Order: sequence, then C-alpha cells, then structure tokens
Amino acid sequence: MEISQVAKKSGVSASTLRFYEEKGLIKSIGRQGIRRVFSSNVLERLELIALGRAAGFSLEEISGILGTDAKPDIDRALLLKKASELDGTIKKLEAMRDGLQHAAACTAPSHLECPRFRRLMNLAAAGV
Amino acid sequence: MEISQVAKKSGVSASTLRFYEEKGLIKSIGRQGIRRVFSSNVLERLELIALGRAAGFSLEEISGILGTDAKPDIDRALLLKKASELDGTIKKLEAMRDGLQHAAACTAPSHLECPRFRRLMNLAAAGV
DNA sequence: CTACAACTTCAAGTTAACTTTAAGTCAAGC
DNA sequence: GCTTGACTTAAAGTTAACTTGAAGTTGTAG
Repeated sequence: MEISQVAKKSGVSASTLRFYEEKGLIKSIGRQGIRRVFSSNVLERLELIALGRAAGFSLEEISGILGTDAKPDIDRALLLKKASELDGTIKKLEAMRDGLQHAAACTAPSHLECPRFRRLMNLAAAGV
Repeated sequence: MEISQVAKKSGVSASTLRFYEEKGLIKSIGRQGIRRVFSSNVLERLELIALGRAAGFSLEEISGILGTDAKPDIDRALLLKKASELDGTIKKLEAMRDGLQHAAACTAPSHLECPRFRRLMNLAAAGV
C-alpha cells in the first residue's frame, strides 16, 4: 500500500506516518521508486499505537511495549508493569467518572461541598 | 499559606501554581505585601486538577468541569458528557490492560500473532 | 511526452503544559 | 541598616507529538 492508502484506512495522516517511521514505531516494507510501500500489517500496529496513546502512554513507552527494530524482543516484566499501571489508572478513572456523574445530579451548591463527591474524589486521589 | 507551603503539601511546584493561577484554575485569597496567600481549599482543588490530568483531560477541559472565576457555574450536561467519555476510555483501558497481561503470559512469537491478544485489542480498538 | 497530483526530504513552525531565567521586592535576623 | 532568602513579574526556553512549507521527484492520465 502507498502512504495515502494507509492514511485513509487508518485515519493517521501521512505526515504522522512518516513521523512514526522515523521514530521506529512502524516500518515500510520497501520503496517503489522514491515512495514508501507498506504492508497491511501496519494497520494493526497503528491501532495498537492509537490504543497506547489513548491509554496515556508516550510514543517512547509504546515503542518499549511493542518493540522496534532496535528492540524487537518483548519484556514480559515490562508488560506486567504497564498493565498494573494501567489498572491503577483505571481505578482512578472509575472514581472520577462516578464523581462526575454524581456531581451532575447533585444539588449541593458546589462539588467541593458535596460529601459524596468529596469521598469519590478522595478515593480517586488515593489511587484506589 | 504561602506558595511554598502549598507546593510542599500538594507536590505541585510553585511555578506551576503561578501558572495555574494565571489560567484561572486556582485562586489565591489575597496578598501579604507582594506575596500570594492561599487558603487550604486550594489543596483539594489541586487534587481534582491532578485527577483530571490523570484522566486525560486538558487544563482547559478541567477548568470547564471545575469552573473558574470566569465561568463559575457547572454545566451538568457537560459533566455527564465527560463522564461518558471517561467511561469509553475506561473500557478501552480495560481491554488494553487485559491484552498486556495476556501478552506477558503468551507464548506466541509475537503479540500480533496471538489470536487472543488480537481479539482483546480489537475489542479495545472498537471502543467497547 | 508532458502535465500534474501524489509522493519525497529536511527544516521550521505549532500547541500544551510547564520550567527557567533575569531583574527586582520585601520581611526577618544579625 | 544591611544582608539574605523566599518571594514577585515578564519573557524566553523546553519537550512531546505532530504539522506545515519549500523545493525537488515520479507514476500515470491524456
């Protein structure tokens, strides 16, 4: 596939694809003349990258997780560490979500004055 | 409290506190001479800001959620919208976490070749 | 075979969220 | 009353993650 097809199918812009390739996050399988050629595998990889971004990982962390040319082997301990980090984040987000939902329904004059909201936020802040 | 005490208690640097004040995210209750004076309320507010950041909200979104001087009233519909955005994020992160955990245990030569990993990632990518 | 749209590189620009720096202010201890 | 250290402002610098621009190359439709 040409870069524009990858861009279209993945929703990732061509400039970003070049940028990601430069960073080693994705690879083109070769060139036709001067133009990059990608295999369709790259689409899956791009989804994983997007997921990682949505999960709050930096591109560098993602390349650590997915492996690059420079570092193709996966570090299982790292994966577990990342999974547990994610789990902590999820817990916080759940408390935050519940807090927001409650705040929307709550009649207290301000969020900070509502004991339930404060409890939820404390939960979230505590990391549990 | 002086800015350094707020910094110490909150873990947020003094320069960031000034920056947040400039953005309207926090307020000092006045000055003693030239120095800002904060009430201890600011600590709670800083926790909420930190939570929002951890949840992936921008400072601008957070000020929309928490309200600023410029916009002190809360928009309940916005809160619910943010809560539901968060819920979507959480679902993705859960799939991602499970994917990472599985990948750490999986014996397939690469994540992308493991059907279970791919299924989990597809789940995550699908937004569910 | 020529025009042109889509590619290429490399450098510079952009935005968010801070941090750093320079130059100045002030309360407190000696 | 002078030094010192924590504050002040305003402006410039930093980093990540891209995007944009300029200048050149190429496959393909006419």
